[in-house]
Amino acid sequence: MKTVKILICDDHTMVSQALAGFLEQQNFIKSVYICTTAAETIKKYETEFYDIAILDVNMEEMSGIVLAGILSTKYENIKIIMLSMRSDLLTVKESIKAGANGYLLKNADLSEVKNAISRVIDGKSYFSKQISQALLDDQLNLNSDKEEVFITPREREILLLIVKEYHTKQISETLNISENTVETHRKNIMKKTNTKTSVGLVRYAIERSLF
Amino acid sequence: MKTVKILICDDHTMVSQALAGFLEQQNFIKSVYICTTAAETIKKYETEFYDIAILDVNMEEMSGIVLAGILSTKYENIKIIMLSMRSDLLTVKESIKAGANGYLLKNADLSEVKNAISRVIDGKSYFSKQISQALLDDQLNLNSDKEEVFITPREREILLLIVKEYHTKQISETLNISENTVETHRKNIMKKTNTKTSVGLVRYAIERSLF
DNA sequence: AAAAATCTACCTGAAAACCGTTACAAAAAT
DNA sequence: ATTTTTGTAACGGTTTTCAGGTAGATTTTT
Repeated sequence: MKTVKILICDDHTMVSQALAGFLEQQNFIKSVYICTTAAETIKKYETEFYDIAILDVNMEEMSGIVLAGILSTKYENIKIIMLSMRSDLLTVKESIKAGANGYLLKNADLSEVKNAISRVIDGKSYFSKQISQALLDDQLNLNSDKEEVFITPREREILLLIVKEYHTKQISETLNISENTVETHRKNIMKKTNTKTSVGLVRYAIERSLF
Repeated sequence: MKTVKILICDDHTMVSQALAGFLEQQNFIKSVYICTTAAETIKKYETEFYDIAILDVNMEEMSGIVLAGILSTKYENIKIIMLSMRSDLLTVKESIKAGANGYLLKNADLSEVKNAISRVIDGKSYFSKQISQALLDDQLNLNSDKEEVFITPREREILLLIVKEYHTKQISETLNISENTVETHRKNIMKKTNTKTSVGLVRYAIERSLF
């Protein structure tokens, strides 16, 4: 009963090829097609329909979430499973809004892909354990008072100069403000980002690709 | 002629499992063992030797490059292939310094893994096309002033703790050495890496995927 | 066995970062 | 129009880092 047709879109060819190899061994899967870009995926769907699209969230040219939005509005019967390295809730929520039926973490077990496919084919949804737990906590408002941290524009300027190895004095000269002001900003940023040293600030900035 | 034993270390279980599935189909590969952390890998090697270690560069708890350094100094006959999403030269060079015999990009074709394994088993090296080209360009470039910097094992330990926001005192306690010694190491690292602040050290480490 | 590299440790002094707090003007949001 | 946020600035004091040495013990390499 090889009935299901699957398309995988991930710019990490190596990963999608290996994944395809695994899926092709499953007896309920008819075929697996591999794309490396969103554009390629969109084009492919215009000539051929695939029951399930497995989309990587983090792709170079276009986010998998945007792609999911495009596909889900265009093809009613499509089922979409997102694939991601990170488990931040915001991304998950956006994926759901974009029409995703499932969300898998790359650090989950390979068998989850199989399970997810079975589930979404049956019209259900599938989320990696970590994700479903987080979604639940969020709905029950157990989501610890994690107020969103917003760095102000000026603070960001100063943060970027700190990351550039500028000292307080150099920053004050660059921005034509007092050294005291720079220190105040630094302290405020540290409070907001919950860091205690400049090293922490650098990590914060880099992890969020603020520079 | 199933002779080669392979170990894969990647915190993306899904990827390593799929990759393992592919490799197990190859007739020259005897077995494939999967690890999800650097610690697990180090422990496994203490009880069993694997001819080839395929290591992901960007892992949560410890950089694959640091792991490569540990393994290559401990096991003379080991061959190491790095796996990475990014192709920046600094990271590649750092991998080579750490003892890697190959460097594969995740957006390369799956067959490259097979080729890379054959090559490193024969005592040769293998780099994805994009990488080898960049390395070549770099070598032809008149980058005479850029002598390669070699951080010692101890210095690397200290560097990683600095990046973890540890203060001198905490580092000295962690490693059971004097604060003075830690400062000496820090100064030496700064001289070698041509940086003037801890922030610079963090950038140095991050740019080379050392953490 | 000798030479080189690495790891260890100490010293002094200067510079920079960190901590807690207050305060006011300008700009934005309600 | 008024409350809130943002940007500015200051004070005093503590801790940590940075700079430039010297130097002996232990590994590793040659």
